[in-house]
Amino acid sequence: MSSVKAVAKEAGVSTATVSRFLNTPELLTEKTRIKVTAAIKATGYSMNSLARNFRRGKSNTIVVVMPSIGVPHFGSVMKGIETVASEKGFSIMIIDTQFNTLPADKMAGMFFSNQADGIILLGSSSPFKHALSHASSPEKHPPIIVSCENATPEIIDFPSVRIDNRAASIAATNHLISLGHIRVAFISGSLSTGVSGERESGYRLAMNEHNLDTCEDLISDGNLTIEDGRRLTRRLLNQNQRPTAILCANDEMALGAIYEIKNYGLKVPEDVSVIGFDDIRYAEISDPPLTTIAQPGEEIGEKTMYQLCNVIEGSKIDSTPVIVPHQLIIRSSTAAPQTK
Amino acid sequence: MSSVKAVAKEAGVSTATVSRFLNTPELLTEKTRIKVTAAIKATGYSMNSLARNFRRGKSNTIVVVMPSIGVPHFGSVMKGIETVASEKGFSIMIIDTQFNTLPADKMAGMFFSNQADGIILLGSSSPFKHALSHASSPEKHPPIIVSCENATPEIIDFPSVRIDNRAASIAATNHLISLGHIRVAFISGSLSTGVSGERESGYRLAMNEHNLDTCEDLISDGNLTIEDGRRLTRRLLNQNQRPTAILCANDEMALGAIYEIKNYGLKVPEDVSVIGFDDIRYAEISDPPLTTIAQPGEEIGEKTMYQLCNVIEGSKIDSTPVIVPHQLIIRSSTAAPQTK
DNA sequence: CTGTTAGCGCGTTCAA
DNA sequence: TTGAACGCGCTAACAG
Repeated sequence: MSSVKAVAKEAGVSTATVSRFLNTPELLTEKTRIKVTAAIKATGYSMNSLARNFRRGKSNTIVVVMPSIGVPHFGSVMKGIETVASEKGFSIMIIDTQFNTLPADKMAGMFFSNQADGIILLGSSSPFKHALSHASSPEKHPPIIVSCENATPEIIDFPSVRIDNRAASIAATNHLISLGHIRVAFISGSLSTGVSGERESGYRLAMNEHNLDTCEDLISDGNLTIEDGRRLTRRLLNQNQRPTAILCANDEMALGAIYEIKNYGLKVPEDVSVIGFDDIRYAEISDPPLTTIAQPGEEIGEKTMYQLCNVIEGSKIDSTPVIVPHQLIIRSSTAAPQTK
Repeated sequence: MSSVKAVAKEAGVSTATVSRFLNTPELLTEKTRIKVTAAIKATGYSMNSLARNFRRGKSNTIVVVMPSIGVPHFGSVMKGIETVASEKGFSIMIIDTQFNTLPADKMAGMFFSNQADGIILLGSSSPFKHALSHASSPEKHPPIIVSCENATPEIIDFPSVRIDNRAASIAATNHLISLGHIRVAFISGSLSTGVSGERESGYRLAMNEHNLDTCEDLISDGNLTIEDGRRLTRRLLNQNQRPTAILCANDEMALGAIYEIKNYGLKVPEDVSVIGFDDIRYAEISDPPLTTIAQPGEEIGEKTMYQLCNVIEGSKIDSTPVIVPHQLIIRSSTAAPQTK
């Protein structure tokens, strides 16, 4: 309620002095500092950050756009983002796109109205196709960093932090091939776009490399959810020639796949091997424990936020992606195919 | 960049008219509206919401304080919160307390500086003990609603939305007892506080009701994480007299428990029954599928946000908790104890 | 229905 | 080292 003016009056100084006390106390006399300190306490003053943000022209807030809260992998990344954000004094505003069902216009406004000093696109891209073209001048939006997402055309110019999804997918596929699998299926989130597209591409590359078939029966498309993992797996199992291994675009799908395979009366990994992506915390305690590609989530989050801070502070950053290392974690959901 | 002033000049009207166009267009002539629309397009105008928020004295932002992003159950609740928030024009700022490791002072500032129009404490409470007492006058913070958390002393005066945790826990415990279990263990997140405390209390009540033992060996304390579910379960299994059933304070702990029991060479539910809380999406695909208490997460989120809106709009709301229904979902992780 | 005027609370000149 | 004065962009109050 009380403002600098009230504090100034109480302390018998000018508002400018109070302002300086708040921002650059080292410029004040010890004596004035004491007076102002007392006055602040006496009046119960607390900053109106609305006014400060307005005056400074920045919000000290960064916006994270993500497909869904409650996804374990993004939880790890957020932890890293938050660590750095809090260190640098930024608050975090989250926009949950509910797996991209949120209309783009809803967001467009906020990005062009000083509400955010920076934006992180966490596993997201599409919301911006519209928003960016909607703006008259492209200079107007705050800095944007892409995290955990591969370059699709609309975001290719932004700096990004991620693993090498194609290489990771090749490693995963090769692991299955080296175990002796011939019929390897791939189930994916939205094919041919972003992360899933890269992972699919890696899968195809590795399969072709070994002259293995990648006919359309083996490749299917869904969302990165348990539900779709289950649905696509059921379809796979009902085919004439079942795959002996399934590579899933993330762990949630893989966990759904394992459930359906067992439910179908088959065994993992004896009848069908399953491999996922992300190494979420549920992967290790799955039955059988899930073989997967681990990503350093927190590290990705931290690097993303550091990148963003750099851009906000004015550094020019080229848009070459920052690649962090992935790691194939071999557990028990993969094994050599059963010889019939 | 361009402001209402520029638009006003371009359109040949006053800034007030531009402002009205933005906020109450129905008060304007069709003709003026057209002129202003054109001018806005011509100048590439976009609102400075920092200025608007400042002028209006509100941020149109609500803050959600939660223990961790990436927890499935809170994800559901957030979905409900977001639905209503977006409908009402609020942005959401999230503070992740990393399971309460975040120092309270870090947050205190923002709650007393107009940065938030309202606050939701989602499964959280403690951060405020300090923050509230720290403020000179208790009137100064924005409205607060508690979601998914039982009244601990420091937050008992705030309105809240949740299930009846004690009744739910009684239902879960009775389910085990009716199956014939005598030695039922309870593993918990931070005992004797909030949700876990209520759940423990329900457990004790049900056990006592049936004259069953609840000695200290059977009750253990941890965080609501997979890790602690595993750790506490291992301890339980190594006791002389093993429990035949374990009631866990949430599903993550329960999933960890199941893993450890199987890992120990025992079977679920034949040797040990396990029951959880929340019905997160991983519960259904667990092996065996997890018996649990389901909470209507989205509904809780929606009701919480509606409550908050009401308070923000000035309604007096009493602090009687809004109780939403829970439901015992019986799957396959519970069964009668094996007769030896 | 529209224009004029004033000021939200702060940070930043410029002088003293 | 401190104070006086101004203005950020917007909206509210009051006239017209």
